[in-house]
This record gives sequence, C-alpha cells and structure tokens, in this order.
Amino acid sequence: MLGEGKPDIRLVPSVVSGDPSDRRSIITAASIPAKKLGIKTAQPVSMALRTCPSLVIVGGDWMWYKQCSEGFIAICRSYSPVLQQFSIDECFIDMSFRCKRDNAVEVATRLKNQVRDTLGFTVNVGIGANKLLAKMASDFEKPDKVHTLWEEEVQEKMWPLGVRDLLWVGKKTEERLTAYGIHTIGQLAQLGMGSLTRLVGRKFAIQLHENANGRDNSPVETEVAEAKSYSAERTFSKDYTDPKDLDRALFHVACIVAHRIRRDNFRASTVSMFIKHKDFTVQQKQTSLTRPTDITAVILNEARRMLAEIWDGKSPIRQVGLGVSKLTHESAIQMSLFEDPKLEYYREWDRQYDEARAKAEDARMLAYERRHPKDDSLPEFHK
DNA sequence: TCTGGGGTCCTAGGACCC
DNA sequence: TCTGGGGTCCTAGGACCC
Repeated sequence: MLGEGKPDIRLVPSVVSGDPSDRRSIITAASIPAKKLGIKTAQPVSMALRTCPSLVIVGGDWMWYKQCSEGFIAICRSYSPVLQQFSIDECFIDMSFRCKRDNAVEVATRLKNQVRDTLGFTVNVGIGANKLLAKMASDFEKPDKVHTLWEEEVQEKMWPLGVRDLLWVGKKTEERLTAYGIHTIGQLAQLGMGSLTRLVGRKFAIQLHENANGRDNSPVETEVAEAKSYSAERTFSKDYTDPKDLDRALFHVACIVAHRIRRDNFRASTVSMFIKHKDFTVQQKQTSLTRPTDITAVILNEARRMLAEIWDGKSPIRQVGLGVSKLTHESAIQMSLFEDPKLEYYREWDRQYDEARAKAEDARMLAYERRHPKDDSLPEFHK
C-alpha cells in the first residue's frame, strides 16, 4: 500500500481527483488536513490549489477501492447478516439481536479495530436506535472513532448542529430553511408542520420533522435492489459547438449505457438524454419505445432525434448525457414480422463491441494486478 | 475558482379513461 | 350539451446521496 519513503497522504493536505491539469476536474475525496484548510469534496481542483498550493493530488484507483470495499463489507457482515450497503464505504448493520445496548460501544470498537488492523484503513462507527441516528453519529469527529447517538442524546448532540448536517438537507433546502430563520436541527425539530410543509412540500416535511427529532422507522434493507436506470455522461474539456463533436459524444455514451444493460441482461423501454449549457442550465428529453431494446443503434437513434429537438445546433454545450429506464428482463425477444432487417446487423455490431470491451476489461485487470502485486506482509482480504 | 459521474426519489401538469 | 372527479401514465424538472 504505502511505498518506502512515501508520505502517508492521510496525514498531509491531499486529495483524490481527476486530472489536475483539466480545469474541470473536481475533488472526489479530501484528507482530514485538507478538510481543515477548507477544501471540500466536489470542489474544483483549481480552487483547492489556490487554497493550498502544496496540496498533494493523487488519482483514484477504483478497482482497489472496490476490493477494499468488499473486504470492509465482509468484516461488517461477520458481525450481523442484517446489513445494508449504503455506498462504497458505508453500511448499516442491525445489531439488535446480536448485542445489548450496554456493550454496543465495545462491539463497535472491536469492529472498527478489526477493519483498521486487517485492511489498513480507519473507519468511524456510529451507534443509534435507527439508521438515521447511526449515520449521524458516524459523521461526528473523525477518524477512527466510535460515537453513540441514543434518543436521549439527540438534544445535546444533534440539535445544536446546523440544518445542513441533517441527512437529506442539501444546499437548496438549507437555503429555504435559513431564509425562514431555521439554522439548527433543533430549530427544525420544533418548527410547525404547516410552515415546514409550505417550505419543502408535504412528503419531505414529514420526513424532515421526524428525522430532526431523531426518528426514523426505515428498515435495514438486506436485499440489493435491482437497478432502475443506467446512465452515462461526458463533460467536455472545452464547450462544444460543432454538431459532429456532440454526435461523437452521444455515440460514446450510448455505447457505454447499452453495453451495461446487455451485460446485466436488461432491456429498456425509455431513453432519455440531456445537454448542459455553458451556464449550467440543463435541457432534457425522454421518449418511450414501442418495444424494449438493448441495441446501441436504437438507443443512439432516439437520442440523436431528441438532441435535434432541443439543441439549436450552435449554442455551446458543456456536457451531454444519456440514460435508459423502464427496464425489463424480457428474455424472449418477440421478433416482429415487420422488424427492421438492419436490427440483426446492429446486434452483430453490439456482439463485437461487447467482445472487444471484455478484452479491454481483462487487460485492465492485469494492469491492476501489476499495480497491486500480492504482498504477503499484508493480511488477506476476508472473502 | 468555476463547478464530475452515477444513481434514487418526488412533484407538477397534461393526456386519457371511466 | 356541458359538467365532476379519481386513477394512471407520461414527460420535464429538481432535489438529494456518495
């Protein structure tokens, strides 16, 4: 993991980001020293460099992260099978049948230390009577810590925090709440439902009210939900004005998305696409297909048609995206008598594309293994 | 300084049916 | 001839998460 003589990037201001010479790169993760300087996730790298010229910038290693994630989840699962993965580095574990409240901190500390000593990275563990409280507790002081947030601690530990610290309160909701004089989670908890409903709508108001009061009855979902949509987007290093460039980008994202749904044995009935202008405004368009498809050419064709409908063909475009939804696993393809004979040709093109992609995947795996040679001094991942 | 990429869910208005 | 209200589907847009 760490080479001889290389500094531990966790101990100095550092970030993981895309190519720092690309002005459009943003930060995917920041070390604690970097965060202390005010550098935040999703900030442009160029901005962070201005804050800290000596910032250490490294590229991401997604295959490694995935492997670390699997090792982490495996350890967590050994504590309780009632586990819900929330993201690549977070999960909820229902320990209610495994330990009593009195020894929850002890068990959590054991889990935290086992992850650190086995996998070589630290985690925070939050303990609470529901998922919201556990999640909020896990975001208290880092790193390598265990925190509790029991119901009777909500007023003392959670209510003084700013509304933005509450899960599901993002930038827009924060703006609305602060404009109304609501700055802390405690104020939010005591705000009347009438006012809250006017600010954020009925459904969200109910959730925010419950959550701010420390209540959450959502279950730990052990089943991994099937994907409901797939999408891909490309941001250009310079805004595009040439239709040829746009079309190439659309082709690129269509290939990626169609490949993914074929890999997962899906067909899609809805195709959507969007363009983001240089002022960040977005135009989107979606269309329903008469029959679900997994053919790149069919998806691309719909996207092209929609692009022509929403773009004047000359205003500068910063980003293009394409998505599919309304997915089914229909295995029996109903061959219509009137099916376009070109479809067979398109299917063959896709077969060859998928094959080439599989080869590229193998090559990436090999390169990964060269990057991370087996090191016997490091403990094995729990599989 | 100039803002990625991949997802989920919600809302609101219009079309259409009963 | 003109009117209601509920349900469902579709589309566009917006919010949030990591």
